[in-house]
Amino acid sequence: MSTQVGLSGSAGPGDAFDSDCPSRAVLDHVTSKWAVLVLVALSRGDHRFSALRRAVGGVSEKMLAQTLRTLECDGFVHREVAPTTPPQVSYGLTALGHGVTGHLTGLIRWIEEQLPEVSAARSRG
Amino acid sequence: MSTQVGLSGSAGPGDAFDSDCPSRAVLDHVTSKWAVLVLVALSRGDHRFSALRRAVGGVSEKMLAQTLRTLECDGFVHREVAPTTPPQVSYGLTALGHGVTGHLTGLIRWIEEQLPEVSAARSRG
DNA sequence: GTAAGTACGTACCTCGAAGTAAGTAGGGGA
DNA sequence: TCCCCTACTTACTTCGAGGTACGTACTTAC
Repeated sequence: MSTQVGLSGSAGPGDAFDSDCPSRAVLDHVTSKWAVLVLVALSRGDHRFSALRRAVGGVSEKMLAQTLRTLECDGFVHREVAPTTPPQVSYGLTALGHGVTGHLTGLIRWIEEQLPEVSAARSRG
Repeated sequence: MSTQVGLSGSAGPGDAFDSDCPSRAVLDHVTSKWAVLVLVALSRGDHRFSALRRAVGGVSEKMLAQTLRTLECDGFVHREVAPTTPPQVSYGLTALGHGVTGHLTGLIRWIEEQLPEVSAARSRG
């Protein structure tokens, strides 16, 4: 008997430890190389495409567009187009987006603060 | 004049938005596909190699060993070998490991709970 | 006239992340 | 006797994430 009741399907919360659970895909999207930084950047306020690209150091236009599309599809980011010439597109977080990003900002801040400890551990190990 | 003072080098906390900052590497390690699940699994207590492999659904032996080595190198995981035959190796979190994992468990729990919302958004988008 | 910016889409290519499979060395069970 | 279990390592292979580069349609600036 397992101590865990595995309800597969749409009922109940997901189980990220189950390789078939759709939460795995969401986890992969959210923790992907650029998504973390994009989400945290957007938590500081709405950004235009180019502003976002400047904020997230090292991201290519292709990957930024791709990351934004994925996050928009998952409902974390909303896209707003102003009908000017040229069209000005601005990105921001949805309510769902603010939810995940809360955890991510905490994570990033922790890493930035504990970086000396990690570097020390790495040079030891 | 930029509004941001960029102190590169070892002084002060890192800046994950700078592509040259070493915190990027740590972020990539911690948010990698398997590291998230391994860390959260270990937060529930020490695990042997095979137990860990069973806990984290879908991970191969190679990737588990590789992930554990990276996390051990960064000082998040400690490895303990019991001098029995065959040697029993057990893995657990260090103090540093408990620090990051706090944020990760929050993230995973949030995703598992909000999965219906995300799925709904995805089918809409 | 030319260059640069805005907001992407698309094509091409590379390199490494990750999967598969097998080897290792000792011990215990069928 | 032979296979399985533990805890990995190594070799081979694949596939896709991600980089580079260019196109687009329009505007502003020099």
